[in-house]
Amino acid sequence: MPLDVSTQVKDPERVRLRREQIVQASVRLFTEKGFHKTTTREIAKASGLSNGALYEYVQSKEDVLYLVCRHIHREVRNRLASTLTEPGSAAKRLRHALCRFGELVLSMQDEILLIYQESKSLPRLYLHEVLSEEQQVVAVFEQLLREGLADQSILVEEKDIPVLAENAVVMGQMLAFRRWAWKQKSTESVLNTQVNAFLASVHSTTD
Amino acid sequence: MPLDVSTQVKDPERVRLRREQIVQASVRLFTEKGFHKTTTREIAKASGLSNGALYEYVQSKEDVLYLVCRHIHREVRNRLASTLTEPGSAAKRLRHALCRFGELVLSMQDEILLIYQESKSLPRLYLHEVLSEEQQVVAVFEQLLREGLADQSILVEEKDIPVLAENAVVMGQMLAFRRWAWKQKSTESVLNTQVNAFLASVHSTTD
DNA sequence: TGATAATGAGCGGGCGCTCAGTCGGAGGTG
DNA sequence: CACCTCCGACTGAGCGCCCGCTCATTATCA
Repeated sequence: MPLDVSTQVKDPERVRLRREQIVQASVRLFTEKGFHKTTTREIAKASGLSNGALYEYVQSKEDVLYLVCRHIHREVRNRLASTLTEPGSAAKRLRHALCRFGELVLSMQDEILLIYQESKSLPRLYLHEVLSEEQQVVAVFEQLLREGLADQSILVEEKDIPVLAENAVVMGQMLAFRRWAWKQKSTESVLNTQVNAFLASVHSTTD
Repeated sequence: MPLDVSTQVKDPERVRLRREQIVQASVRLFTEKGFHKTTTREIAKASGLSNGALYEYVQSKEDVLYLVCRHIHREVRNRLASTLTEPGSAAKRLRHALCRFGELVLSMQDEILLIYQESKSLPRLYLHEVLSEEQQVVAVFEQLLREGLADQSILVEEKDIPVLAENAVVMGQMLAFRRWAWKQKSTESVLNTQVNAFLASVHSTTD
């Protein structure tokens, strides 16, 4: 249940359109310079709006950050959900989901990094919402792990599952926020290492 | 080779002392409100100095952030180094180092989080230095993994070691930067899960 | 008494945000 | 059709504030 961001403009379609411009421009600016060093004037200009018009669609600079985070999470969730329709054993599906999640992270490196670095600047309410959206991603892997436990294709203790699911997500996200550390390696080979490491950590039995 | 931060004050002992005050106060402030929302006036006041005096020991606000990061890394490195004197097989020493690193992270949660969230605000030169200090921590685990490979107490491919060492560090740091995700669990039990998960991921043979 | 350290009011500038005013077009009227 | 009215969207100069940093001045010592 995403939070509402209030606006002065009546036409909802126009709001959608303008906010799309705002988000698109802001992702670029925040990625390049960070949230704090980007001015609202820059946001307005890059969105093709005047200073005043920007504030017709948003009540504060933090609103913009929230719109950006929500947009990114929405895309992650949509793309992740589309990978869960595969058949096969839980371990197979887990591997598949890990690979896809990794590719997803790689193709959205800047955006993932952005959320990691800037979400702490969100007001409390917005922050909670963003974190709970993140937990929905974690929940996907929790679910897969539980199914693996059920069909015995992975071997872990039930009580460890929340932590292990978190590991799956973070190990994927590392492809974005630690990319500087292995610049000489190909990204696919790192992804492969990560997937295998995670599967080994849950004693998956299909390698 | 830590970078010099320039000062107007001649007496080195006095510089050391005052900067200790500055770092101590800043760690608290940055932890509570973040780097950007902390003003230099607050830093000066909390350090027991005047606005002007602060700038006798530092040339910019970013200098303060660098001093803070350097201080934290120094403590991490010192405490980690003191855990490496144990005897035994590589796998045993690896497990030991992971546990100690985890405890270290738990006891410095705020500081670790601080580096994660704020180091991106450092000027390029400082940032590189901080990142390379981080790599020294990673190098400790690389070393242990290589020794494990040599005495066959772990089973991985040489080419994966850099990535796996990075995993070890990040899985430890998760205790700090994902603490909100498992608030109901005891920290020791999470630590245990993490250590076991990592050892399994490198097929360690001493469990 | 001279060098060094500390003071704190204040400068310059930039920032988030506002608001009096303009524009344009949908709709009403004769 | 010409004309007028009205209202929602948009403009951009500018307000008020605060922040990083400085420097003329004062205090403190050897």
